[in-house]
Amino acid sequence: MNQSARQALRRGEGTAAILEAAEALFSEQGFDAVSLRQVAEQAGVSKANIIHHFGSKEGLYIAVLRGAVERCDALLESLEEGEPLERLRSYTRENLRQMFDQPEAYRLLLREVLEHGQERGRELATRVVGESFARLVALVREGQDAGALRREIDPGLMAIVLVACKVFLFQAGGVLRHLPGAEVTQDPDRYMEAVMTLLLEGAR
Amino acid sequence: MNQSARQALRRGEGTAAILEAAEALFSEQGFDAVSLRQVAEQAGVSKANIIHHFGSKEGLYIAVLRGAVERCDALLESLEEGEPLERLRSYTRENLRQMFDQPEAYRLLLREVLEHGQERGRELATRVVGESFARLVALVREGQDAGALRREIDPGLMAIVLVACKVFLFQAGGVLRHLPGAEVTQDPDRYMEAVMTLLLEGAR
DNA sequence: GTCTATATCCCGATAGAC
DNA sequence: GTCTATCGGGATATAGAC
Repeated sequence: MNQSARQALRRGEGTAAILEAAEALFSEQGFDAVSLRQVAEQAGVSKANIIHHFGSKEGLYIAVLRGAVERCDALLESLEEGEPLERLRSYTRENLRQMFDQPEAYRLLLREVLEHGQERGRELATRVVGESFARLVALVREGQDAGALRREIDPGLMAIVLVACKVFLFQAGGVLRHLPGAEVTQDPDRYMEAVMTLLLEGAR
Repeated sequence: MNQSARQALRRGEGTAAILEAAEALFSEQGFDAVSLRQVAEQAGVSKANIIHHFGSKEGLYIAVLRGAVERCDALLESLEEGEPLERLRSYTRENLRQMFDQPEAYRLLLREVLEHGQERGRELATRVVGESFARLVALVREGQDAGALRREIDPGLMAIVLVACKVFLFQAGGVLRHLPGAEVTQDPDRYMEAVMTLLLEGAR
């Protein structure tokens, strides 16, 4: 049982302790690899208690997923003022920081995309990632309207490349940092800054 | 039991049928979620037979992983002649096609990076992905030497962004195709072409 | 809301015949 | 090289007391 689970238990919030333990375990190992016994142990409750609160293992997973989505959405609310290009920069930078601040929640969402992206692609697109993606595309469009970005570029593609670079560092950073020539990846801020510069200025 | 597993069995190649079934299952569901019973069923052999050939479930997984790495490496050998920029373009395009041609093998490798990228990062970097990454960086350097790419850009970063965009489409394509504004992602060739153009010309 | 005890099932691995 | 039968353990889920 970890510290904050212990605190939650002391306050009588059994479900909170369970949710926290489950999020950590599911995000690290995936749904199938985690047993209720593990969750119960880490949360400091019994297996039966989990079933009592969430009905089944899948019910617990859905509750955990819902929580992670809400938390990630809430984090993305705040958007600084300023020039479009600078807002795009800060939004992307902040977003990457949030991923590293809340790795469990983001890993869980990414796992969901990887695992069920084919069958539940439409559902995930509309309910989970659609809003924040639309916001990013709108930011790029604002940059075009303000004359800071070329009209010819596809705002959707620009947004995708930005997200791809963020996600890739988050997922593969542990491997990238050991590749000769990939030293930029060792500092997320510097990495994202370099990506933005490359995208804006171009390689040619 | 699928068709090619049936064919392999008919030829007396039990191990081949097992490896093929195991690669499909491991790449779809991950190591822990797959049972020997599933593998045995899909390969048309008994559980005991698998243990007899590979010693344990982990032994089977390692054999599958080794096969996937070898196959992916072999596919990347051939490199067309021509101008550096065109070679970079065709290399990236071909690589993406290969991912979609052999999704099981690539999904398996990506899973390995995501799951064990933290602990085994150095090992994966040197033994699995190091060589092909170095080749990509070298291609970018050649472009710089030929004067087709600016000296200021970091070849490693350029390579990472290219890989990130490839991997992201491969992983999240099922979700991306349903996002308004992300229509480019519906054709891998067109997508990769658009990414290259954006990277070369820049957005500003 | 939390527990213990238990039912039922499936897991990986072994033993040994053919 | 392949099989059947089985062991020991851990999985999810249920029943019912406190």
